[in-house]
Parts: sequence; C-alpha cells; structure tokens
Amino acid sequence: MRTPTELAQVFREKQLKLTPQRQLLFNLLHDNESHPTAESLFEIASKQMPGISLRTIYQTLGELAEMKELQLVDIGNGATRFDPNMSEHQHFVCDSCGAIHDVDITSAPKLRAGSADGFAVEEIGVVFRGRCGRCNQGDQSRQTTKRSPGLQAKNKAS
Amino acid sequence: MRTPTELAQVFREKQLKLTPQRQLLFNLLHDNESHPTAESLFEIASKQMPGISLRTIYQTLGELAEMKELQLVDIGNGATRFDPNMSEHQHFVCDSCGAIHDVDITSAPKLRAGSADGFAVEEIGVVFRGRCGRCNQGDQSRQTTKRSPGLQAKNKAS
DNA sequence: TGTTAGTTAGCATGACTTGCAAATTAGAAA
DNA sequence: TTTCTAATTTGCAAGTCATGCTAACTAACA
Ligand SMILES: [Mn+2]
Ligand SMILES: [Mn+2]
Ligand SMILES: [Zn+2]
Ligand SMILES: [Zn+2]
Repeated sequence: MRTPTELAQVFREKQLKLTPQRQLLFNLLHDNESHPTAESLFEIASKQMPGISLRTIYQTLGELAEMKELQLVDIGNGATRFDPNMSEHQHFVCDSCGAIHDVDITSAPKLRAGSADGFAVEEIGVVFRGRCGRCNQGDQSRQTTKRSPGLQAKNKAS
Repeated sequence: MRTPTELAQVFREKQLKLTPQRQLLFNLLHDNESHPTAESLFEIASKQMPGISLRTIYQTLGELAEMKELQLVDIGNGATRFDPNMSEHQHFVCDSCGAIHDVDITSAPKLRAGSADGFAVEEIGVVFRGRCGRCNQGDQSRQTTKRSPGLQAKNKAS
C-alpha cells in the first residue's frame, strides 16, 4: 500500500473525499504487518476517533482492496485479514496464537497448475499452518484460533 | 474416503449407529469429485430421504472429517467444500462457474516455509484460481462465484 | 420386547459481512 | 465565508454459513 500522503493524492484525483476516517485508516494500515481484521482495526481506530463506525472500516477496506492498495488474506477460519503488503508473498498462520507471518517462497519455483487441463490460472493462494516460533517453544498456550469447534466437540474430557 | 461398506464397519466398531441418514451420506460422498457444500448435499439427500435435516448433514460431515475420511476445502468465498479424496492434492477454483477441480502438483517440489524462521509447518493449503477450460472458451457466462459483492458495488453501469 | 446410549430435527444463536436510507460533510463554486 | 451537492458515514436490518442446545426418536443389544 502506498503512503498516506500518496493515497491522499490518489483519492483527490478520483474525486473521492479525504475524510478523517479514511485518513486515519491510511495511517493505521501503512506498513502494518499484523494482517488485521476489520474488527481489530475498528478497535484501534475507535481510540483515536471515538464514534467511527465499523461499517466505515469495512467500506474503506473494500475500497482500498478494489484499488489494489491492499489484499484480502483468507485463512479459512474467522474474519478476513487485510494486508497492505502487495508484494508477492505467502502466509504462515499459527494455529496456536492466530498470528499471521509473511513467508517468502524463494526456494520453491513458480507453481503451475497443469495448464494441460485447460485451466487459466490467474492467482495462487498458499497458506501454511502450524505453530510459530514463540508458541513452539515453552508453553502449550491456550489456543486462540478455533478450528471447527464442532468437529472437536466429541473430545469430551470427562 | 472409504467405501460405504467399509465405513459401516468402522462405525460399528466405534459403536456409532448406522443410521439411514449416515448411510445415505456415505453413498452420496463415495467417489464424489464435485467438492460439494453441505447445502448441495442436503438438496440431493432430500430427494432420496425427504425430511432429512441440514443439521444432520453438517453433523455427519463433521464426524467424517474428524475421522479423516474426508477433508474440508476452503476456497475463501462461500461455503466450505467437502472432499472425500484424501490423497494429497490441490485445487483449482473456477471464478466463472465456481467449479472445483483437483490438481496434482507433480512438477512443483515440496514447498517449505522458511523453517529458519522457527515455524513448524503442519499443513500447506494451495488454491489456484482462474477460469476452467469450458468457461475459458466460448461464452463469458454469468459469474457464479461471488467475489466480495461490496467490493465491486462502485462499478455502476449507468 | 424392553432398555438406553447415541442420533436426529428444529430452532435459536453466533460470527462475520453487506444492504439500505437517512443524516452528515468535504470540497468546489458563488 | 456562505451555499450547494454529491460523496460519505452511520446505525440498523438482513443475509450467509455454521454451531449450540435439547426434546423426540431409534439402532443395537440383552
Ligand atoms: Mn502478508
Ligand atoms: Mn479434491
Ligand atoms: Zn503462535
Ligand atoms: Zn468454469
């Protein structure tokens, strides 16, 4: 994603208003590597701008995504994560703490879906799952990421 | 996924009842390569067994998943897809017709997340997107897969 | 055939998003 | 600076997908 200043320029050119809500989000997202959810951004934004609407967060995130200023990262479970880092990279999701880390697949050559099958691949999404370094060592801390609650219901610890 | 007969055996051993609902699903899922949603299975099942509950479909699918008899395929958008094919393979999702096809990555060597970062990768999910052979040629048929409706709202065709 | 633990069916509830319309406001013109 | 208006923000309803809960039901076995 571009800098808040650059984005302001882009918005002006498209006769989109430079509202304080938008500017705040530009700032919160710039260089943000936490892969936040709309909800988490809402909480943070609310501190600096009490009263801002969650609806507006979704709205703005959607606009930025449409403008290719950020990408949506779908990790299967839970809310969509937003990523201002548009460079080609993949993600590692920690099943323990829920954190998402960027992963650059330098080694693995470009994947190719069998074009022989007639598929026109436009996008490839890769998500690694496991436990991050911190969660790996030490405590078996409480699981944050809920993996299909129901599917584990039967494990009744009696 | 194993055959309906084999599954019956497994269920008996685990003192799980062999209900007609379960048997029906065993049959509908066996060798099913359509990557159905719970809803689509429900519709088909309803024809052979009017009155069957969608809740039961979800319930049974969850159990089978827990038993590693089928896997959940998350394509980001829409409902979860269920896949009785447990062999290691990836998926291609057609953005035009929504169909999901199996893809065997023979060429691409095993991906590895930088273990140097201390990540313990347990699972890798890969989803290819694009247009399938049929949708690629001929008509630019109506899009079935809805990609973030809101994000395209602004494209007002006036 | 009776007994009972395992299942099903319905409906409520929850998580995450989007639709909608009234109220508000940024930005340009007067 | 005041006025004007199209763009935006809000709050709330509604939608989609999935799970929680529990009364009614039944497969399986003695
Ligand atoms: Mn990222
Ligand atoms: Mn498959
Ligand atoms: Zn972690
Ligand atoms: Zn297609």
